[in-house]
Amino acid sequence: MLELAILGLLKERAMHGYELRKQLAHKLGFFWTVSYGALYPALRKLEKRGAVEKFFPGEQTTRRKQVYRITAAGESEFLELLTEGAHSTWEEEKFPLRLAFFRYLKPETRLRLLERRKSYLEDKLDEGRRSLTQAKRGPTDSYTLSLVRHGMETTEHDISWLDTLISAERAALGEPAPPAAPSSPAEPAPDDDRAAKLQTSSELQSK
Amino acid sequence: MLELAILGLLKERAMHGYELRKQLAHKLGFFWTVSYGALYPALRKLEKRGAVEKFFPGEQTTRRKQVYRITAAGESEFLELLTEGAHSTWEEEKFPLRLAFFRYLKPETRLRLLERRKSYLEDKLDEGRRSLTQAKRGPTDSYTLSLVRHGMETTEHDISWLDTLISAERAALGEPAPPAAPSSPAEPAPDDDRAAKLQTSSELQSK
DNA sequence: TTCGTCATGTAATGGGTTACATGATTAC
DNA sequence: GTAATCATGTAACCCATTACATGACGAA
Repeated sequence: MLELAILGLLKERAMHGYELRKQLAHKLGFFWTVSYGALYPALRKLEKRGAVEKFFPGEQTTRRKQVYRITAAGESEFLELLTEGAHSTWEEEKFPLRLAFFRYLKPETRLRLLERRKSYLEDKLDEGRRSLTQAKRGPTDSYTLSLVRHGMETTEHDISWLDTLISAERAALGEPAPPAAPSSPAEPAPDDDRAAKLQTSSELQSK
Repeated sequence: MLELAILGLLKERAMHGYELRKQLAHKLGFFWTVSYGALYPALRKLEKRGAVEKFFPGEQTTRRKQVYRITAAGESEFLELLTEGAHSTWEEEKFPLRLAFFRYLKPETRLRLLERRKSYLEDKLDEGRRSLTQAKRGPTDSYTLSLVRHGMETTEHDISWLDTLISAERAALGEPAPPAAPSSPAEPAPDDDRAAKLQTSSELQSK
């Protein structure tokens, strides 16, 4: 998580730790911020591993401004962190961070990740449905119920957002592939923006 | 977080670890699940602290079914975990878990927590606005932009959900206090059965 | 010269997960 | 008698936070 963020930011330009944190704070601060207590150790761990290196090895008598830049090894590690990764808790938690670096990926890879994410969210929705139907037996707590319902609404909103991202990627690939209209694949209609499925409960499901 | 969940579940009835996890999984599994590697150590930590105790100290030659129940000290610790707690990351992260135990709180306390949460989310929205206005300078990454926008929509949705919860609590307190309609505040409606806490005893709160 | 912010770092702690090990019970 | 699931536990690790310490630098 942290390492992905560091590598991604250093990919744009070399920076020192303090600056990294500020960049992170006002680019992705809405989702996430790191403390220095995690940042500096992570930087040196990456350095020892050869993923980043000091930019100015010149002598700072005091320890000011350790500027780091990403190495070739770091670049490939970055791509791994961005695309691989078992599912587990963190891997799905860090999806927003991944998306923030999507511009570094090929459209096909983006599509794959978006659909993996969507299927994860659909599983989560199923979990919610089970929770609700099973709540009908037994004494029902209204707060828990409201909680689950709201969580499911949020998840549905997430899914429809993913759908717009997915169809945007499909369009960029030249394949509109709308689910209900197997018309001629050529000719993307000129006035057809917002073309794809927008809101909740899309019918089709791969898997 | 885990301790709050354990105490809250044991408040309903005595259980052993395995059962605790299953309860958690299908009541709040939509949000959260624990691994046994965290659960069992937490249980014994709570036992050493005196917050829970074995229900059947009878001799199990093997180690089967360590049934625990909550103690008086555990009850008061539960209320602390539920209501106190600095803001920080976890404290705001565990809001759903708190809400799941709202029925154990007085309406005034619920209101206080809901409004604390709302103000936190509003701060987060501000953070998002800053992020957006400041993204207008500099090269704008469309993915990051979409990310922040969607995050803000979600947060707004959360806030309006909180608003319904808040006004439900206000109604239960006899104070409708709508911001635009200062109608007569008296008269708690006699057929108002929902929005009242359901079952599960003990509403009192010390401290 | 003092205060704010830049800048780097460490130690202790928190709050979990993964993987593994062990064995008892139940269902077939 | 064997497989699934019940049931408890440990060891190693992961990824971060909080609190603290240190000191340089610029501006008022």
